[in-house]
Amino acid sequence: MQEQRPKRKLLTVVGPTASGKTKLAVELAKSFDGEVVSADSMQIYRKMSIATAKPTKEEMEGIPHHLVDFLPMDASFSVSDYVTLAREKIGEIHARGKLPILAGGTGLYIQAVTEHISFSEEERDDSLRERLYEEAKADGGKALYERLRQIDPEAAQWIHPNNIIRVVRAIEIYETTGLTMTEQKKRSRQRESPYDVFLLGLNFKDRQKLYDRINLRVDLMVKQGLLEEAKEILSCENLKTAYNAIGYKELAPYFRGEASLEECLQKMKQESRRYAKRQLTWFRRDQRIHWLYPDELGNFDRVLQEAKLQTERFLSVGAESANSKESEETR
RNA sequence: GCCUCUGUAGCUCAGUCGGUAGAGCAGAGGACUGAAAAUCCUCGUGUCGAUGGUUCGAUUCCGUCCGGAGGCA
Repeated sequence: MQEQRPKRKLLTVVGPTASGKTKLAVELAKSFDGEVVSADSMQIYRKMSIATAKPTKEEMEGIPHHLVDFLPMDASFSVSDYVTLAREKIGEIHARGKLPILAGGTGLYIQAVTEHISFSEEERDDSLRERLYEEAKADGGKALYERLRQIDPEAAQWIHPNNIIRVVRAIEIYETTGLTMTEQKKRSRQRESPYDVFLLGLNFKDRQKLYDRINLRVDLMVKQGLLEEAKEILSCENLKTAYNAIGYKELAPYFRGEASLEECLQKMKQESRRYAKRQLTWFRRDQRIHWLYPDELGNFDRVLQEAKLQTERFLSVGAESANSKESEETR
């Protein structure tokens, strides 16, 4: 029989790009003696700072930020790597007696940590992937999809045949672990979360307000030296995950002399808007999120005030008695 | 002033030999468990510039007016 421990509190701040997560997380950390654990798939990379809107030293206001700015650009990285590191950091913060604040816009990362999803030991198999993609080239992935239907009909039901990345991954899971993706997903949720999670979400009632902020921020990035940064990043040869970041590939045509700067910046803004929209569809389905709307509340101070109120409430419940079954920080 | 072209979805435009219309882009909604800032799916009614006429019926033909572009003076 395991010793019963109360679940540890984990505050989480989510929202689309440019909604103000960074600022809110820092303010909450200041008020509640917290440290920030970033949940952003691009801010993890060194040197990619301006385009990813990585918080600056000044913006951090002395609050420790984890999982930001620590990976070389040519490193590959994945959710499973992220979860391992994030749990480690959260555990350390708890050990210090502080409040971990998970903040970021990468929905998958947030989900994996807050819902405590465990990933199997098996790493991905790049050569297998390559082979499968090669196969897919012949007929647009039809044969692969057919194969997936044979081995995991349930997964085939929700994975669209055109979504080759997913089809390949599902087959890869089966080939490397002998388990279907469906079975794997089931197993990934067997461990109960050690965290007592509270999620705050930032969004705007008026979508245009968010888009205006995004557009404005891109212009600001240019003033901060986006072009120089992009030139450097683009000159790096084997970018992997990092190449997906918005802000570099969009500027490539400009550096090649194939498009005007204005055109490229328009493109970058548009990609950022679409990204924000995708983030929103991801987060909107998460019923746990308590949404705050800056444009409804009027100004950031009101948002902060409301966020603090809700956080206080969250921190006080169960503080005296919590009876959760089991609790493990990491692993 | 005259002549020519033009006015159709937020934008760029196609089209209807007269039976009230469709693409691209923008935008919206959705999916999501090892690349996730990625990847993928779905969604197009708009006084067809205004107004008269011809017609069973006009966005389509004709007249007039208004807006835009160009040409000639």
